[in-house]
Amino acid sequence: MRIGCFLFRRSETMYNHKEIEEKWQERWFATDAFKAEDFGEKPKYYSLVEFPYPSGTGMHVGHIRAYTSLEVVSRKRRMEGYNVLFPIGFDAFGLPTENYAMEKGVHPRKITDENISIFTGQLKRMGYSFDFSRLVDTTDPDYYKWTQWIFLQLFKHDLAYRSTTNVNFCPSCKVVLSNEESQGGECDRCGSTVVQKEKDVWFLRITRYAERLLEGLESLETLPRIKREQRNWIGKSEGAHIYFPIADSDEQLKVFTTRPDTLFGATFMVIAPEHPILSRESEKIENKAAIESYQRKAKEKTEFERKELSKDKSGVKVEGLEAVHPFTKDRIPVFVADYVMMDYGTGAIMAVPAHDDRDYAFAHEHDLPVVEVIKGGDIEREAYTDVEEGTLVNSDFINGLDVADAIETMNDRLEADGLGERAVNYKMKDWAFNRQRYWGEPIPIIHCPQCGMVPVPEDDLPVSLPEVDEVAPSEDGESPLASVEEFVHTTCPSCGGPAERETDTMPQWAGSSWYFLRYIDPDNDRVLANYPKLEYWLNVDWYNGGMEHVTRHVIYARFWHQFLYDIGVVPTKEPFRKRTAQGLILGPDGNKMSKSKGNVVDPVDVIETYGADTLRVYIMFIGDYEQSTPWSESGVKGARRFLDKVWRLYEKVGDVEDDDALTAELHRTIAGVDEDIEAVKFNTAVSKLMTFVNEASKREAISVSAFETLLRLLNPFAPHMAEELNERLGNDSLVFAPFPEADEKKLEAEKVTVVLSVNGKVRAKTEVAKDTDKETLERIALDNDRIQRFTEGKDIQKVIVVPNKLVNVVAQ
RNA sequence: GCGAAUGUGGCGGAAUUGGUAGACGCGCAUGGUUGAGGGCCAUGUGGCCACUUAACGGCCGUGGGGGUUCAAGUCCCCCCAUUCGCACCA
Repeated sequence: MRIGCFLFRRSETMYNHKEIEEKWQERWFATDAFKAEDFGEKPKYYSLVEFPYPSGTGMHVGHIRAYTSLEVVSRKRRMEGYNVLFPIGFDAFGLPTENYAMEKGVHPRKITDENISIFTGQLKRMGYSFDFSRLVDTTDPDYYKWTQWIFLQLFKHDLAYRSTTNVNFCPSCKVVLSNEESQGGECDRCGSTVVQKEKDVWFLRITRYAERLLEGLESLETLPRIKREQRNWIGKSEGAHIYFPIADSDEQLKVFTTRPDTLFGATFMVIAPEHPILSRESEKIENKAAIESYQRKAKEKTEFERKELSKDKSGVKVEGLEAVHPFTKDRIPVFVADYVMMDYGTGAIMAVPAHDDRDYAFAHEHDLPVVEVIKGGDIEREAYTDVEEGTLVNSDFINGLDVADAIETMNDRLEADGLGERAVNYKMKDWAFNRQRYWGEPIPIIHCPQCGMVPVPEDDLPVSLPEVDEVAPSEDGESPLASVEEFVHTTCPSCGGPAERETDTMPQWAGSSWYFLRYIDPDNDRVLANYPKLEYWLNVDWYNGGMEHVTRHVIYARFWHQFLYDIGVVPTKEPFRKRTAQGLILGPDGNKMSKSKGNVVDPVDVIETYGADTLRVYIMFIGDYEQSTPWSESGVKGARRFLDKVWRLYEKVGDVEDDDALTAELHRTIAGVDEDIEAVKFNTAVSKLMTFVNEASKREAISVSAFETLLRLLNPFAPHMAEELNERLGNDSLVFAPFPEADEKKLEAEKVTVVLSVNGKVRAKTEVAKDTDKETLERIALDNDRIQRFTEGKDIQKVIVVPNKLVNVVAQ
């Protein structure tokens, strides 16, 4: 766009964002202004944002929202006198890069390096105050050496194991997926239908930490919702294991139940189609063909079908197999049904149709008896599942008890008689820890025909990715590393004989599970991070990232951290003190941004046209930080107009005294901006700055000190402009300038507006001196013309006075 | 199905402990910037009615319905809608 010559004349006083932003970025980085000082004397503050995946398309506006928030906090903390660690890095292993590399025939290393360099440039153009000297890249051998080292420790502590199971396999991406990555039977990434495949895969025994992951949540400061999601994901439930002997056999069925109190209401058993007892007791089974056909059908059912048909309670009775009730010794039929899952609990349940909805539905479909053992509902109509009220009936030694007591009594009895025991079950499963792809950390294990699985000696780490030309995985889902002879063939570190390397690589979650520790000591080649440094910087004081990472990533990171604490590598039990999550930025059309919808906003364009400061102010102002909200181009202009206004306000700065009203406004602004930033209400913090600037702009002139204060408040949001104007006032850089503090005494003006109302309706407003007493206020109200008009002919019954706020006259 | 959150102008969104609803921004309108457009600046802007010589004024209004209270966006009960999370979890 051409700038008219009228504007050109004034150009030296115009706000030129490009010039100013380049100037200050250069100066900040030339002076290492944001370098965090190990063992600094100031109190430390560690603010962390989730490091990005360096994709080819670079930064998107979601990154801007996620990073600007803690950028604001970090800049504010420096001004408050903290030694701030605000680092950044790249989570660079992963499929997109690898797929792109295959497509273009370029090595992923090269692509990763290019993307990182583009991304870093973009981050710098935002003026973010990251300490770039601590940059971390998960694909750097000096980094993944320590990822592998942690894996070895897990292996040595029996927390990493190999097991053959059915896995979710995506035939298109040619990788094994976790349950979370294949929800609805579709691949998380490409949407292809996932198939089941039997494979030997690695697991991390995260379930062993389930209880501590739950406990550790207590100390985490975060939204209730985030805690709830983590708790839900761990899915703890308390109950009991109960053993049901199989009639005429040594076998028994072990079930998990949260309702041992209903044991006397168990009228049949249900086992999952995959339950091993079916093959163990196959001789007894009289209807093998029917069972096998049901098993086949269950296996063929996609996730989708299982969901859609979840109301149908299909199943087949196992003829010839009967369970024995542990107390009544009654014989109970056994059914196979796919509403019981092999991977939850024991894969077998005692069905209590009177008090469980699913069992109720199944019993009705298959004409099975329903025995009421808790009085209080109407089991003719539906299962009675309430646990608060109701008393046990038909239940021998627990008759007459309420549910809670009955559970306790039953559990005691089960344990005393050796028929079962109290048990805790978790929904969370062990962490499937593998990828059959090239671009990931090789798992540092050697398979020796003599010694079995042998860990690579720590001195030999890292196990580097071999240089290869071809990184495509094989059709059957074998890692591409398997075809690299010189990588696979090695010698056993234990016996010296020929052996083979593990060829699976780690999942992308690996490198991100500990990166925040590496920032603390990024170049250490002796340990993953120096212990005293960890002691100095941990915990992370504030960790911000995506809502979608609240369960997986955050739990994985907490798990590794807890483990590292156990083996004495880190000094704290939990890694994070506070966790926040930003809402999504939608496209201008209100839809999720996507290339296919053509509604993607490129932050770099915004920087070009309006400047980084404008983008920063806008993204903070756009709406409630935790809520998703659409992008608006005209909203960006509004942010720019605000900065232009600040720029023009500089012309009004002079040797004057501000009026009381403006001074009061300034101090309200200080207090408000401070509070709002801490409360994650960045949008109202910006609006308060706008209000002050509007107010100040109405004046002929404003004082130097008021303007300086404004610039300091603005600095975390729009540091380039703040620095520039501050310098023009003849001051030093704002990076460590003290953040303003509100003066309580000046907070409120001498006069306040008091609302006068009749029967709750505002009828007049009046200005009075602050803290005018009740009696005076009441008199003022009753003397008021307009109040008299509305009370005329009425009987004044009551006058309510709230000092400094309102007077309400109640008249009938 | 279960659980949670949210619902406020044309739009994004504000409103300590119940105490001026709609801050701030966008958009829009009018005027200015002495050609136009853009940009910028100023003023106005919840709806309806009245007034219109100008100021003033009235009623309604925070998803819907009830309730508590001098006073309700805010507290209580019922309902509706949207979004998110979990989803045969025994």
